[in-house]
Amino acid sequence: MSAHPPASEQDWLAAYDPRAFAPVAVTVDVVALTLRAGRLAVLLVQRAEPPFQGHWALPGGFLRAGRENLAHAAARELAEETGLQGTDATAALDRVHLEQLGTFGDPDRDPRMHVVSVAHLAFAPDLPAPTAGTDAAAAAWHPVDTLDLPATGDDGRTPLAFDHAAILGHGLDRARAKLEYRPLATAFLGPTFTIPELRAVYEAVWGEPLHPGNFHRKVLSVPGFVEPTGTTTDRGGTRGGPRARHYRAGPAHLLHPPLLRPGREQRNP
Amino acid sequence: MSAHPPASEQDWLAAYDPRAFAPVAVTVDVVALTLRAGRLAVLLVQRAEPPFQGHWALPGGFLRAGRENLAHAAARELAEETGLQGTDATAALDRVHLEQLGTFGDPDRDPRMHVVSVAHLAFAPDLPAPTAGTDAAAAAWHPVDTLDLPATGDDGRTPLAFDHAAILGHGLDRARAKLEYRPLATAFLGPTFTIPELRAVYEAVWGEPLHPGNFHRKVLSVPGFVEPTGTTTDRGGTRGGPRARHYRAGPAHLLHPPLLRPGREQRNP
DNA sequence: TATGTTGACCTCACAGTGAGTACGACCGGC
DNA sequence: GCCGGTCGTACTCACTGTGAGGTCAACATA
Repeated sequence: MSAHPPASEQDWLAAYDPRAFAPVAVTVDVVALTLRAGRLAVLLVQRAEPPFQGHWALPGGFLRAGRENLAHAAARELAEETGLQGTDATAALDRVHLEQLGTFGDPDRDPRMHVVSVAHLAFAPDLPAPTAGTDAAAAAWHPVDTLDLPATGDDGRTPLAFDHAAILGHGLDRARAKLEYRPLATAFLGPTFTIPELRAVYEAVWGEPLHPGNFHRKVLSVPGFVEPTGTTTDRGGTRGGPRARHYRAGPAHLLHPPLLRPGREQRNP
Repeated sequence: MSAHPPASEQDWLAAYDPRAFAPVAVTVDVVALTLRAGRLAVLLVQRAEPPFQGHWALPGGFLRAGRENLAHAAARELAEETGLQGTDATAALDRVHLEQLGTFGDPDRDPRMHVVSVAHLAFAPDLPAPTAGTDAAAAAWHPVDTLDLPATGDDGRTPLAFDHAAILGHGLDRARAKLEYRPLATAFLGPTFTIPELRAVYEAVWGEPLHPGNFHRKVLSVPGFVEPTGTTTDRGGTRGGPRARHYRAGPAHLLHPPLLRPGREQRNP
């Protein structure tokens, strides 16, 4: 068969079994975000093999053809590369929110061949430190503010492998936007939490302080966002203050009205 | 090589050239929306070959491995299956907004093999009637309100091929939501338009009438959405009324404040 | 006990909205 | 040429949600 059939032969291509001519691989990558010590962090693995040996990369791997769908592949890769595969770890992973982020398929994004990567976005509560998988030299949570995106690599640090810096940038944008109208911030917290803890999630993801009083009012005014448990914290904050009430996530899937980020009206690109 | 390597061998898989073991195909499908006679319509092609022979399907085809990225493949498929490949047609296609919608990769969504489809969404001005490609029996714009999604096929009509009904549903949801905060409605219109024409786009996509006065006020209050050309229509509407002013699309990429759909606050799933 | 911090709640001014009204240009029909 | 109806544009009004700030009492630390 011809290596470069002319443009008019797309019907010819479609009539044949693509496994005979289409050297395309499909991988799944995961932008897994969590809160570590009050800072937004992303899970990265250090590549043990070429290409990009020694570089940090998003966890991911090849889709198992014919045996799993994309969401399952993403969940499997996340479990494998965090080392969270025990019974209690499975319970922790059940609390993870996982959604598709986008698909990246430039022909030269992988030097080996044409690899189409379906990126996913995961919001996780504070997971234990990851253990490196067999094809990785290390795995760790990295605070995103020290990655200094999108200029990663310009100041001497090793840049992320492949186009993973761009994928991570998309994931952060999506996470910041999605917190406005979906109750996903609770996915970063335990089963119960306080309003100030919820506010800390928003401040960490958005990277700016929020007005405590207004945030409190808005969260409680959204129907189904949080519901009180009736209990409070055992003691006040480390620097004083009254005890905070406990809440749990409510049944809402959509925040109405949304919690909008401050100061996003004056810039129009 | 083993047809079913055990779960612990993912590193083994990653170390090998996937073209030797991964029977996965990547296709690109397009949900192309336009306005025909004031109604929202989607481009469908009738399949000439099995599987789903005779069924209507979204236009799409295989990604040309190593020679194009996903956006290029989507634009190529759209051009091919609309028969718009001439010079003036290229100009018409330049006005089309194209974006990635999502990727669908269930192992059994195609009976032949595991096919991962990267769906795209296109907003087009009133394009000419399409001509069927070589692998299609027919191609036509179908008003979406007669498709009766997602129950397509229940009332005797032939259902869409593969999981294309679900993909189309996602596309319509995305289009309706995106019109709120992106100036994409102008992509359905010509280079200049009137405010009532723009309102007709929103009413057709959202499927409900809008308050003319409030819509007018809101469109003009969004900086960079539209800018006046200084001219007006040659005459009033067919049933009377004054001449409407002409506008063209402004430089804004984001609508601030957004144009929100009415009546979306009382239902929380 | 003294002092500073903080969660919960409140007030006030203002921007944006839905609903309705007003006006006059314009159409078709008589 | 007149007339009734249509419709683009503009305005008013009441209401909602917001940002900014204040108040108070519970609480920690010294």
